[in-house]
Amino acid sequence: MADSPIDIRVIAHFDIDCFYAQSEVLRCPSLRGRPVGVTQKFLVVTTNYIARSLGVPKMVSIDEAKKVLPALVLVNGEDLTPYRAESKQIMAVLGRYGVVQRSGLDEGAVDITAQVKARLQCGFPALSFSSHILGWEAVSGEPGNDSGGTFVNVDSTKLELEKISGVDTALLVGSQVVSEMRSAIEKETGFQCSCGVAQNKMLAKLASSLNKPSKQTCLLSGAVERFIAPLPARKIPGVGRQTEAILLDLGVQTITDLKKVSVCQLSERLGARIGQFLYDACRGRDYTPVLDKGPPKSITVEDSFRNCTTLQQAEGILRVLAPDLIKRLDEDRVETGRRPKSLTLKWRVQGPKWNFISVSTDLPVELLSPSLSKEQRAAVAVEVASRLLLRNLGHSFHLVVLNIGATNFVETSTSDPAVRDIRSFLQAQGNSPRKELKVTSKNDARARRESFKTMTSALPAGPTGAVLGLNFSAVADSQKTPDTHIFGSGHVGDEYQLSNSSDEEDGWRDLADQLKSGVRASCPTATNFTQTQSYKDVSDQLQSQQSTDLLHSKSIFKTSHPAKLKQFFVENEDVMKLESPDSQRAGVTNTGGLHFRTQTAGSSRIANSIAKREVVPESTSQKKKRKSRNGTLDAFVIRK
DNA sequence: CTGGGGTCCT
DNA sequence: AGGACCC
Repeated sequence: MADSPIDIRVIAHFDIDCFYAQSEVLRCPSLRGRPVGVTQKFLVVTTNYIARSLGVPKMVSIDEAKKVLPALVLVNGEDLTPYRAESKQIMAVLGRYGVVQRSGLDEGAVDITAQVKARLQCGFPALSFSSHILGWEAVSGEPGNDSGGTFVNVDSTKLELEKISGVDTALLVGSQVVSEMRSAIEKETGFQCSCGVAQNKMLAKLASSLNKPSKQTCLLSGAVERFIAPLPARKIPGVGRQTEAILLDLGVQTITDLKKVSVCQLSERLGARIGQFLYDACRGRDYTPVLDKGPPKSITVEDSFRNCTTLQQAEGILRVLAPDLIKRLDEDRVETGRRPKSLTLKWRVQGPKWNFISVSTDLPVELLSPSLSKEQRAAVAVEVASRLLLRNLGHSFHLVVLNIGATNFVETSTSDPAVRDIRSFLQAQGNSPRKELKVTSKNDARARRESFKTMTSALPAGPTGAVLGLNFSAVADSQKTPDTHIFGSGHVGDEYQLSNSSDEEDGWRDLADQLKSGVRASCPTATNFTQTQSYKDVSDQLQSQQSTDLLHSKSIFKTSHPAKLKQFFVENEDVMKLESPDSQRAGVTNTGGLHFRTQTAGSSRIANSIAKREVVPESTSQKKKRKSRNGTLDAFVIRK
């Protein structure tokens, strides 16, 4: 059954050797050949293999390490930024060979089944790689070595092909693939790694730790049982201290012991899920697929310290952490387009209790607003976190760890990689939206809205920043339908069109249709939509939601859906940030999304600017009519 | 003299 | 919100 070709999987588990230490040596070549340790606070969190050979393991105190090896070179590794960047490079290489499931910065499983199958399509491929292989004797006729596997330089001539099962064939070819992957990683990133090749994630991981550093280990099917049998149950990934203690209580030390316990007994003590998991694991079974978990589900920054007993001290720490968090959230936004909805604060107090206390709250939108500086946004974070601390701890506390982060990421219009790709495409193409932009069914309101978002997302900031103010009231006058929405898009010197409709989404569709049908909009602006409604209502609503940008503008936006409008801004802030020096000179203000005029049309500078752009002020009579209705906005019409 | 992160489950 | 687990 498991040998049916359709069930065969080849999983490779990669583990970068002493990742932080290797990273430091790579970036500072003078460290090469010397014993190196990477420190965080008082701890040497990892050492390179030279240091290990001289008696310094990882996770020892600095004092201890120095005592054992005074020559140990210590590098501070508290800032993970370079490690994150290097990890990303490495994962990208792995990703070329199959789906990658990361775990931490330095590890990952890759499903290389497809690679293997492709190579087996034209018969048994030529092999040439070095590996430790468990179960070697069964495929070669040569004697085997049970402890760490037999080290062999494999070439096809050593194999007794007719003896080899389908699974083992696949694993051997997989080892060839892995050998090439390791070369690619080293060539492209400089990093050496160890790797395990087996039929599933768990076995691959166990195999990968068997031979280090810079070695690969293949676990053939015939060796699985005798390989895992003597291992302590604790070695099973997922069995930690607590589970181990419970198992010991059941008289279980090794995997062999574990095999003798029934699922029922295990489930009784550990719950059905863990019970079943252990039952499978000790038999070498792991059916879980290699899954790309995507971008992180939480982004946090933390620091530990000894002496934090006042709110002022805590704020001092937060002022260090907050800018880091903001920076990482900004990077995440660029990469993924999503935005976090929750802010979390975690801390640990001094004392025997080891655990964290955590609280979360709605993440203030200001934290992500592109119109606020990083410093302003960091200040908001400090403020919120500080209040959270005060509320939960009062004035008397003794913190030793403080962690602030963001979670509950939600997708936005820019989360779709296709959208971001189109945007890059357009930028590369010199701002020319063309047929590549797709418009979906006209009858599906949601699809149209998405389509609009796609369109506007794709619009790059252009050199002239042409702005077509959307003058709802002027055109509405001519239409004699005060509630009409008007949408437009265009560019200086380009053709432009206006459309109106009684529905916002229709308007979006119209814009999308225009772009699709080839209306040349080499630098279209974001458009806007409005509807007549009480200014005060909107103002109040926006104010209550602390939309400082919009209020600051002192201009009027009217919509029957203020919440919707707000939501649109919030979701599209980055898209709407289409702003250029010219647009400012033209008297156009960018308010977190809407381009509109704030000056009276009577200003000659503005008037000239408008005239040059073939955008002319509305007529005095139109203006009067409109002013009698709402009094403030200077509108202008766009004349073809 | 026990980092600075993460995941998932309950 | 906390706990167990992972690196």
